[in-house]
Amino acid sequence: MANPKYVKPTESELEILQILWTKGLATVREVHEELAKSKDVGYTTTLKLMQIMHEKGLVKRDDSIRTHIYQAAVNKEKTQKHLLSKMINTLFGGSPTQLVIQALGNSENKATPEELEKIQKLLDGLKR
Amino acid sequence: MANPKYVKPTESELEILQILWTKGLATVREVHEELAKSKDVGYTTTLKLMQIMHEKGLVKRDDSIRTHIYQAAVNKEKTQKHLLSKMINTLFGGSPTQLVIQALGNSENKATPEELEKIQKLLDGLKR
DNA sequence: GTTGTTATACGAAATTAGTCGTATATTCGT
DNA sequence: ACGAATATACGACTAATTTCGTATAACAAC
Repeated sequence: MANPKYVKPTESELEILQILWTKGLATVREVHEELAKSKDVGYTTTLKLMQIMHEKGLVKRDDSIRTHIYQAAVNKEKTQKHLLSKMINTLFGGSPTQLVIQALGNSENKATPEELEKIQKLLDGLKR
Repeated sequence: MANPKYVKPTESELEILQILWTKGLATVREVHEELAKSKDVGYTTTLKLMQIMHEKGLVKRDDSIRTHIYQAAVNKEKTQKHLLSKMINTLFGGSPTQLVIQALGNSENKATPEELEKIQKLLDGLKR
């Protein structure tokens, strides 16, 4: 492809990407074990998913050896930004502020004081 | 249902919910006109979608008159919180702060100075 | 080298989302 | 009262996603 257009990962694909972003390199088995902790799913399902992701260009792999070794082919921050942007538009009327307010007011995932400090610094920078 | 479990709206359903949250009450035609501004879609498609949403309990309607009148049956803030929570977990490793940083650093949807002010106040409140 | 284990490949079923055509009912203007 | 416009109902098609069974190849160990 001359123009490598953006591919939107599905829910399941995101779960796998998360694991790969953390591990860096991983075999299908490793990803599957990790996935199986939170989800009841068969090994071949994970395999198939990762094969499809490879076709889509979401992951790279070294298949020169029998047990293929995978890694993410898409950038974590870029992917986050893309999906966030979409959510801001479709769920928060285009206002990132509204989203931020909801996120910080989230009682389940609390932000630590250190993190709040970090955000404040970021805000100071943005105000100029 | 005795236990009204949470239904996750699809992409298209969210677009419709957004319109209903803004308008309060609306007919299928009104929603469709609004939808058609940003999307090329047939009237019956919108209708069908809204009928399905009714089955799922995402919207309520007054069908005592010929031209049914719809309204959202799910709370906007709760829905936002749900999806945000999910995103924080599946995409930001459970850290709302990471999400906030990405959201504020978003170049497409810029926050206005007034909004930044608002967030700072919120942060001050949270620090205690 | 035979047998058990662990890989990948691949086909295909099951599900869900989104699309719209067509049928039919109601209303409105003349 | 009749034709045009507008409403809902509903079936059906397509595409994408997720699932897994089965085949087959490679490897390990005895």
